[in-house]
Amino acid sequence: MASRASRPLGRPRSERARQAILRAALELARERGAGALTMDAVVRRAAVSKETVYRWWPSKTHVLLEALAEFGERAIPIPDTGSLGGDLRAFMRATARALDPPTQRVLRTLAAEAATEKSLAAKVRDQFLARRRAALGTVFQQAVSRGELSPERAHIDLDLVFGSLWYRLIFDLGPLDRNWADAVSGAIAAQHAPRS
Amino acid sequence: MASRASRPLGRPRSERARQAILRAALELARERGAGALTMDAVVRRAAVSKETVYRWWPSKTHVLLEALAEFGERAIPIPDTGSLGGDLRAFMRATARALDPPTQRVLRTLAAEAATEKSLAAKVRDQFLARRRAALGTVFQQAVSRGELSPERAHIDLDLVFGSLWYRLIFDLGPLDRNWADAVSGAIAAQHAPRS
Amino acid sequence: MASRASRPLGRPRSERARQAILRAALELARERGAGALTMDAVVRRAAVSKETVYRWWPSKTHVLLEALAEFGERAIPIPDTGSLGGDLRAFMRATARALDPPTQRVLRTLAAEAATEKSLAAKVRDQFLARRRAALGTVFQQAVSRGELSPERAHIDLDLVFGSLWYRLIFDLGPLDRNWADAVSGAIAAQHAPRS
Amino acid sequence: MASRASRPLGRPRSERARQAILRAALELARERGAGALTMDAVVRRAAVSKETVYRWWPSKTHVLLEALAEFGERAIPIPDTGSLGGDLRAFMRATARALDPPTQRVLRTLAAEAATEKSLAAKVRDQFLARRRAALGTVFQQAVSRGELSPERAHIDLDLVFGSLWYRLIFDLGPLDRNWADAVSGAIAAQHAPRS
DNA sequence: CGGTAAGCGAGACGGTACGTCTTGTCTTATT
DNA sequence: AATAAGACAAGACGTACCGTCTCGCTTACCG
Repeated sequence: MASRASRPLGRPRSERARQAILRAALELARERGAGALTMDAVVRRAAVSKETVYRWWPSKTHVLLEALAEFGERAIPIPDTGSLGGDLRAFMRATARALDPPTQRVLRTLAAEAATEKSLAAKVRDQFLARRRAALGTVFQQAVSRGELSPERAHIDLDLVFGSLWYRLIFDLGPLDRNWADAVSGAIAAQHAPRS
Repeated sequence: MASRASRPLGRPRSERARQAILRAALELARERGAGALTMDAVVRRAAVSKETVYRWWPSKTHVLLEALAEFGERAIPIPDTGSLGGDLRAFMRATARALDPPTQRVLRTLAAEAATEKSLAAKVRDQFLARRRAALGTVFQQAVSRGELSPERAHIDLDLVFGSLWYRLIFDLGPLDRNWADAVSGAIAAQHAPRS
Repeated sequence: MASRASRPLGRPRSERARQAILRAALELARERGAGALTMDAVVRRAAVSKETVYRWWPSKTHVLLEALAEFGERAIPIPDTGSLGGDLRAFMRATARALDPPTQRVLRTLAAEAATEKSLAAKVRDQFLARRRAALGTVFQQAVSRGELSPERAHIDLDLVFGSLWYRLIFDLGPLDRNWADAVSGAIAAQHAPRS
Repeated sequence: MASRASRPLGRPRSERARQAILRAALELARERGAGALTMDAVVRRAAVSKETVYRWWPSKTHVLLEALAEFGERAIPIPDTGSLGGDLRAFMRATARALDPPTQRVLRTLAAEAATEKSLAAKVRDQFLARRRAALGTVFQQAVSRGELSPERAHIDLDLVFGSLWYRLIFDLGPLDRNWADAVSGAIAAQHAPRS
């Protein structure tokens, strides 16, 4: 009989190389932004061969996405203050706090990739945006349960909230700070304010 | 008497070359998107020397922006239906109609450039986004005049509306069609619906 | 035990590319002369990437010199007729025979490079001229052994002989044919003719 | 009747521009050598328009040759010491004295041009080399008159003498100093030494 | 004195080569 | 089988010169 759990033949994949690559990609994106995230730079910093990168990831976008899943996931806690307005403001303030300049550079890098090619857009959407949307979706779901919000509105509101974030980020339209967080949550919550 | 209009010395700039370059850049962006808009490709298609392009524009982004100002200006008419909801829906539907696939490719190209470098973001913001924001701003201004909308809300609503557009566009989150137009305008207008 | 011969790491240099580059450079110089020997032309004809050329040779002069060492080495046989006059005439006639138009174009190309930059002059001197000087030097050495020639004269005579060759070649002063070969060898040998 | 000397119509050629161009070309060749003598550089330094240069000279070689005729002509005096050996040594020493580094750079520039294109070689030959050859030719002629030298030898000796000069110069084979001058004149004179 | 004609500066233009950079593939020996 | 090392083809980058061109202005003469 064969080996117990069908362990693959040959040299096993190097965990050290994998981590070095992910770390290098994330660092480069954080430190210097979209223009500096090149495969050559990743390979250089990770002290790894190009072949190894291309064997496991088809493009730098894939590397960066996995790096974010590995290291970057500072999950935003889902608040429960009892009202949509309160939950939303708490969520947005937490989001704004997370958006320090290195993080902004990473997000801009992702956006540049996504804008360049639809297939990369799909990857970013499914492997990165989805998580953020799910978190905010939960907040909206709580509001639906409380009867504050109709289900059909929740979906478009996701676009409005995250859209304003990316729009300001990509085109450098203004700070993504506490004021911005409050303004956006105020505007969204106003749609659903109880009529007197 | 002074000289008439101080015509600059030397051979005058070739209008033919200028147009060929702008047209080539816009065509390439429309046909094949961000990845195919290279200086070499522009030069090839415009049958122009590289020197001539770099003499007048520092980067392809600048070329594309001028091309849009030259050819792409399909101004969206500013509607006046008497209510914010009506105006907004009309504006968004017209916007959706304008967003055919070639136009979407151009916008994604702009977004890719803007996301890569802040200085390009500034250019895109000031020379392209500004006009669109001004148009929608006028719609909101009319609503302010009618007492339907507070001035401070108008500004954040601009971000929400355009943000949702670019967000869906860049990350390929769904069609930018009439349904989308109605959903967004409905959501925004709901914030300002008269309380009973 | 140590490694066998310390074979360098990585993909080995492509012999095919190397030969194609050298061949292309030599052909271009032979066919069309100094003006046509450009890196772009070499790259085009060799169907090779620019990177590959610049990885191994810092300039076209270096390429051409290696090409000559690889393919162009039609060594001129060192004659031994028993007298300086006879040896010299034989050597010069063989040299004249070798100087067909393509070869002349190659030599003019080398001269153009050498005249442009001292560092290139040094390369040409050490990697190309040296061999020719050594050959004629041997002829003179034989004469010294026979007592026909003083050692100190041999050195300056090298300059006189090759100088007249390059001088005529570069400035297109006349054919480098059998007559020329006989005239030069006659003049040089006359210096050393036994006094009656 | 027509005008007296058939003065051409239109604005007369600017002597100031002509001199500025010639001076700029010569200076650049003297200061920085072959690589730096570009039409653009000449035009820049002469504060003159390209058109003006190309109107009067078809190439930089032509400019440089005329510049040498205008400014550079330090004629080497033709000595008459009573013997070929003496005359030749005097001539060569004067030549060596004239070959300071800037002058060497100019000559290398001429050689680079001549080696690149036969038509330029012809120009250099007829408009520059000819004068030098004529001067040395006169020295040899004197020797022929004195019966020291056969006429048919004079021609090939010209090549040997000047050839050694250019050969050493182009390929940077050694100094062109008094020692060299004496060695060459000694070797040439030895051919014609009276047999005992 | 006004007209005619060439020279001139300024500088834009199409073209081509330069040398560098990045991408994604490949070919080795080693582990 | 995975790795490191690194060569390779492809092709874009931005710069530099080349030689040509198109202007408006200047400087002569000529009638």
